[in-house]
Amino acid sequence: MPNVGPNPRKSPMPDAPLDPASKSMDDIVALAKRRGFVYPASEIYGGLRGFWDYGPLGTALKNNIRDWWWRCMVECPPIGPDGEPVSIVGLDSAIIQNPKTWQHSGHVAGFTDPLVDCTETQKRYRADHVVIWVNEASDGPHLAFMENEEPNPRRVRKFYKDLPELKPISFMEISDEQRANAIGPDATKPGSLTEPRTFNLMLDTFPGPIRDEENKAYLRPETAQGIFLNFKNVLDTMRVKVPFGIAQIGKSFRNEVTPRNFIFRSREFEQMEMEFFCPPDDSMKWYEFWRNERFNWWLTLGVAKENLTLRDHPPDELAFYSKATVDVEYRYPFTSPGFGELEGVAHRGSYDLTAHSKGLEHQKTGEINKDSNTKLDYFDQELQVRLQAEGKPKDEIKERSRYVPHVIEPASGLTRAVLVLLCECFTPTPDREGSKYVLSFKPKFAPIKAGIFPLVNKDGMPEIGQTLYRKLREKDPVEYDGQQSIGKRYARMDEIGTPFCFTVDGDTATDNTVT
RNA sequence: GCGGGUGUAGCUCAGUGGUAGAGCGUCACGUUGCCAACGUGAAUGUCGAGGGUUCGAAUCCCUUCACCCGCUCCA
Repeated sequence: MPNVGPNPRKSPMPDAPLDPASKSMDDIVALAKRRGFVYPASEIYGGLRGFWDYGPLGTALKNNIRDWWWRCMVECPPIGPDGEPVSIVGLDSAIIQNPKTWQHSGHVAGFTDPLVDCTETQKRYRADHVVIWVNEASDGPHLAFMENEEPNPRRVRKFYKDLPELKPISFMEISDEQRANAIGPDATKPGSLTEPRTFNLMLDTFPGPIRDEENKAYLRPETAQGIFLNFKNVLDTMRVKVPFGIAQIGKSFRNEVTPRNFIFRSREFEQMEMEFFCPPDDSMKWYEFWRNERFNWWLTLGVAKENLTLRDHPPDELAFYSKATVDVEYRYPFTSPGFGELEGVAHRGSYDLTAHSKGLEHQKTGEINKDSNTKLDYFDQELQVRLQAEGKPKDEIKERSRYVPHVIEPASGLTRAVLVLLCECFTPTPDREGSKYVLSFKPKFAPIKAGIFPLVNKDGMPEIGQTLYRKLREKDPVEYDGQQSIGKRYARMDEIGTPFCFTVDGDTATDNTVT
């Protein structure tokens, strides 16, 4: 193999990381498309909102990030806070599961809201929170108020001379005629309220030949539930002991109201999620551990520290079952100087395993789960032995040794990670000769690891270059390019984030060096 | 879903009722001595889509789709 000689190339990279606000999202989207990273899905038919296709280089970038996450989580997880290697196993569950999964997880109830729009004020209300006070003595108008709100006499007098007898009816139950004469809570004219529309954040589908409600199933809105459903299977087959984790990477689907900001919020996206099961007493220790661990993981992608932040959820923002949640956030060009979500690390308590457990009370609805045949809990033999050694009473040992593990969930978006690297590595170089934009991936994540060029296509340079290329391609994705000028080839590689270029020059044949 | 804006070649755009254009990029051949060189040539368009007005529509009208900004929602 030739030696690498002195590099006359000027580094395109600035000394300090650029403020993301100085990068144009339009430029990034254009580069992503022009160079084969991300295309609009079904573009030749006009595209489809919220869906994107990953091109050859985008797929490579995505796979490289995915593989690194899998390596750091499943194949070679970190050393835990107790000094022991953390144990995490992998899983790949189905996208479509028994729909009861989503009833008990809370997604069917929590993700379905009937909404009503007011065409006069452009406001939107939860339809089941709007009450129409119907004047039964006449055809209207009927005034709408929010529930928990008494009809305000001053507002009523604007429409009636006297204060008439009014009867409250939920907006969900009024007739079309009454709705046509209803005045929205903040409106002045009747007829501005639309029909209530139910909006479910889950996309549905119908496995089997019959399309009816009974056969309705959902595309998973998160990969996490597939992990909870297989908790017992993994426990019974993999010789794992609490604490341990189950990790999964895969597609999820959400019928977002407004897909926005390139691939930041799309309706089909890819998640990298890990559910870490631990004894309830140790849960905060593990939460703190993963909180720091996950933040540091993003630094290993080459993201500048100043563009990342940890945002702890204030109590009023926490899900009711969560003891603590923190978001890893990135300073996207479209959020800068603020930050936008990248990964959530949530302490989910025993919520999910309890929700799917036979005969256990659902922490939200209080209903007993009669659909599940399995109790998702854990018998901690080590704890039993320890309590015995401490001489605890038998009843206490029995009670404490069997428990529903608590869960720490680091959940990040793989497709968001792609976006973060595209944004972070995108560097405008307007004053530079050559490429006007540069992508600066760490070699590990670069789709193409090296370019091999003959300086010119004569004097045996192409032949030496081809030999080198054939050697390198056995191990890594590399490209040979002898077209056009050398500057153009460098520029093309700068734009797709190729970290290394080897140029065979006039000296290679004699002194075995390349540039 | 609502309000505002934008859709013409891979990209950036010109084209206001009369033959579909430019620059860059891509490809081929020639040339080449280290940062998007040069020469010659070539390919590339449902003018976002559908309908209407008109002798004639990229251009005017209606509808629709996608994208961008704001609201709402969210990994």
